[in-house]
Amino acid sequence: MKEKIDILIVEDDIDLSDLLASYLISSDYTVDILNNPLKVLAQLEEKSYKIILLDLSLPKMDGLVLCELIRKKYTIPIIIMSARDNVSDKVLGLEKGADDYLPKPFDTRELIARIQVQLRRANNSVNTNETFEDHEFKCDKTTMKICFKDKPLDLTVAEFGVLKLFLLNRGIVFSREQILDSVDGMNWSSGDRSIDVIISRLRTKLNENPREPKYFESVRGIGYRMMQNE
Amino acid sequence: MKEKIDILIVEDDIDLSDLLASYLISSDYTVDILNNPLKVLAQLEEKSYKIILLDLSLPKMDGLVLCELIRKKYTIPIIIMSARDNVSDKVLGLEKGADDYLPKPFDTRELIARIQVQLRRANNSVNTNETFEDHEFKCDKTTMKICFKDKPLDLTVAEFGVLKLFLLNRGIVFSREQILDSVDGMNWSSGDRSIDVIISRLRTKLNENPREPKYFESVRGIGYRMMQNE
DNA sequence: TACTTTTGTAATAATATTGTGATTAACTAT
DNA sequence: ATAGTTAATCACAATATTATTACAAAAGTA
Repeated sequence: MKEKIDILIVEDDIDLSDLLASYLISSDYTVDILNNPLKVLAQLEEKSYKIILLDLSLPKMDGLVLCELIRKKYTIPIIIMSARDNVSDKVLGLEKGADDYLPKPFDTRELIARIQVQLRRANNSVNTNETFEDHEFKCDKTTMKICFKDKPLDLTVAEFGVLKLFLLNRGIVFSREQILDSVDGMNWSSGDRSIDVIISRLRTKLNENPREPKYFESVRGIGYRMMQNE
Repeated sequence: MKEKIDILIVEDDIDLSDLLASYLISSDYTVDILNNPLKVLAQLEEKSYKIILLDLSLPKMDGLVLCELIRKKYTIPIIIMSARDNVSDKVLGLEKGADDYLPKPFDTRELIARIQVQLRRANNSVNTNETFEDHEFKCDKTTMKICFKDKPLDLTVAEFGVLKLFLLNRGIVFSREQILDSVDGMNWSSGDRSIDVIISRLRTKLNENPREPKYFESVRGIGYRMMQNE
């Protein structure tokens, strides 16, 4: 079973986005459509897309600004689709982090081809982005390693996933169910107690005494939170 | 002193290529120009460029064929510049391995911007350099040989490709799919397990015991990583 | 074509990780 | 203080993944 490829369309013109979406779906992609720039940023936190198709004329925020904001946080390929077809717009768009700039109107076959170029490239690219660092922890997704006090931790996938989740969301309480759902390498149907075990194993590796936790705080009846020590 | 970026222009029209070259040189690139497709392939063996600007109308060989040949052997970014401006040509070009397709005539500012996009991406990309050397390994692409502890290893193409990929990208975790995609000499459609077999064979040739790996570390559920021993 | 080499597949043996259940410790509320 | 509830830990079982082997298929050569 081949996994479908998720595309996010950011487009104000509903007719156009619907048309586009149905075309992409028939080419075996899965598609979400948004027209609100602020929602785009929220949505990118929620779900990970393989590529973004970005129209420049949006309500509330200029498409270029959005493009720049996305690029600051993510390496996801962005293709700008815009009616603005002069050189300086193109140059600007590409400089703001877009990977391609396709003037409207375009032939959908060309769009598909350009999408495929981006996917081909992305497949061979090292995602330097999802890396995280603070005083004690250094987490790099490409190497799948987390360093703790400058020493690499020897973690299993499940442990890596849980620690990463907490590092990237310090202070937030996660229920055991949420953890199970959002961590790769954990069986979604496992019992709640398995989380406790993972946490316990992580605590051992971090030399943490659960009675005076520095990192993982258990939230009785709910789950765990990673403490924010500065 | 910042190193200049080498660009190869493949273009039949001397006036145009000269104009382009002078513009690029003034933007601080270094440029070589060729118009003979066969010489291009030879030249790529000689010198490593950061990007190729490829015109499609060439003597002796169709530009698309050349594009395909280059792509089979190299991952270098290719931008097609062509007077053929219909959708099917574009699609074909992109499918044959080009990374961008810029219809003539174009504004040089746009070309520069698109070149920069390609360079930006190439920077985040899997390292595919030709030669590599450290204490234990010495890799030379032209002879397709890798020496290990000063003795040449006897490797097959697939083994060579995998070992080279890992040597040039130490510490980075590659999924089996990524390996399959980015190694020449491996069938893209092979099953995941074929990677395991290659790794196993490499380990034998490096006298590695998988239980205490010095080189290839398996990352459970994902793929492999080559360890960074100093 | 026939021969050689390489690559991929499938089976199974070896191994590591993860989950479970029991037990003990800690906490909460009455 | 005590009963009841929840968390922590341990050891082991269940599960999933990797390693290896032998063989078949494919590719390359003479």
